Amino acid sequence: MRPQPPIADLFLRKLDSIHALDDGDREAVNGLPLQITEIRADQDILREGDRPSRSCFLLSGLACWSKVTGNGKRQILSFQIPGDLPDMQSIHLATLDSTLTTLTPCRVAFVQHEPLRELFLRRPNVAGAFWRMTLIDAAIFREWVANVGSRQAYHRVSHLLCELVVRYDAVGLVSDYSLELPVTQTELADATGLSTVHVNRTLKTLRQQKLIHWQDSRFQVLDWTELRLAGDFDATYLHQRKSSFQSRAE
Amino acid sequence: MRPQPPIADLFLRKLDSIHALDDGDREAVNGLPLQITEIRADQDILREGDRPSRSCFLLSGLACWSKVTGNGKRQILSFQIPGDLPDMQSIHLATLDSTLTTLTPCRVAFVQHEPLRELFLRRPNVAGAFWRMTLIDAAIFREWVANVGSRQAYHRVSHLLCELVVRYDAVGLVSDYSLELPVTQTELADATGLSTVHVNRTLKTLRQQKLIHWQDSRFQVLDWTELRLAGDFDATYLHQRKSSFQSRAE
DNA sequence: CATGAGGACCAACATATGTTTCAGTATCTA
DNA sequence: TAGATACTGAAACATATGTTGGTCCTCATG
Repeated sequence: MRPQPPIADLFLRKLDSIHALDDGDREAVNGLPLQITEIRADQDILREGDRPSRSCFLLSGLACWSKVTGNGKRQILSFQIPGDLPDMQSIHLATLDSTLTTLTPCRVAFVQHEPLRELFLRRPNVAGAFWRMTLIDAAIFREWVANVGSRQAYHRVSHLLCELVVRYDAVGLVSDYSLELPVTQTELADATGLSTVHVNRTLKTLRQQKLIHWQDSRFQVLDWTELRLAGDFDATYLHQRKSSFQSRAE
Repeated sequence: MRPQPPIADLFLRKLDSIHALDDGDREAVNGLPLQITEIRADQDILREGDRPSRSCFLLSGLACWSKVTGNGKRQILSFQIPGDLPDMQSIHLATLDSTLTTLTPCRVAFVQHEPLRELFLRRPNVAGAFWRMTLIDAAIFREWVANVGSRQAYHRVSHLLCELVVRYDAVGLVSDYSLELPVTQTELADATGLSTVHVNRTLKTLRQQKLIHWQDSRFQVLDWTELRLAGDFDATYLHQRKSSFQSRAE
């Protein structure tokens, strides 16, 4: 038995990295009643059109938000990695406008909206922290609009890879520029708005140029400086309070 | 002298359309000290990298958020129309990750962060309303990722036009499917990630198919049903409480 | 009145990316 | 062990969209 259960631990570490909390805040967050569930890979956690009465928190595994457009193409809107709080939005927006799907087996903690709302009333500072998280999500969406809308395939794919590395690093899941990245080329294609074939071509180039090494879901950056350049990547938009990777400000 | 100055009027109407407010909330919002400014067309209101100490509110005119990527292309991330609160994000994210520019002359109201923060502490319900607005912004960004990432030019442009019509309608600026839309084809191109030439081709088609009429910044939808179909458009993601245009839910 | 700038429009051509198709491997399961 | 399935890899070809370089307006502004 630990003094602090590991769930709340990751939760708090993440929140704290986003927004300074005092002890009272921490304790209040710790008191939230969580319901922990294991979910298999390729399952929808939440579907477009749902009206959830709880939010969720990703403890482990990889998930993504997506939409399917009229032509049947699936667009991945963002990846959710451990420590993320995928659907805070549902506390203020009744109807979900996209679908949250697991890409690998996931451990998910659910929190009912009610205790959450109550917490926000009691602890405006905690509410601020959660608000800030949703604003960072929005910043990431903005960057994705720019990425998908105005970068060519090579730069676009590189950019996405940079983002994933920096975000995984922020939760301590990168060591020696290497991480577990269980993303298929099809998923990369859906996220970048490219075809799988073209993603494959692009990765081939990145491999040949010795910028990355990627085998069996083990992903390694061989040349961060060059990959960052290739991705036209500046981490400012992730609004991290501290990062081992360079960014212009904050 | 009116009992309620027109600024706060638009402000409140917008907030109210987003989230129910009581009289106390309304009065508190009304008490916010605003600084009103006229800004010429094609001026940056806020620049990427800025660390503003106030938020702003668009009273009239058209503005847009944009980023410039490494290849020099400008990507428009969203259009801001009268009634919008473009940069609520700056209250929680110190450094701006994109640039807000006027596309036409604009009337802008600035509010210092301090009184705003104070208001949020006193009136959690108002904070909730503002939070909800930023979540709707995020929902729009998500839809743009999908639009730019997975729709072909014809559908993409149509979708954007649908969004603009519905949003302008929500603030009462559409009558008889017709509105003032001072957007150039270059700006449309920057927003959709297409070239101006291709936007021009696409508009030509839409005109020939008698879906739209567009002349001298007067834009009219001739066939809403068909335009909506062409744009693969479902207004759910705008999360409006009521709308004269169809959407699946809410 | 002349001039220049910006915007809409268009044709011809160039190319980044999509589509189709197939092969090789690993993994899982019956 | 066989068979199905998923993923990577790649060649050949197709096409949506970009680029270049114009014309013709309109509207400021000297």
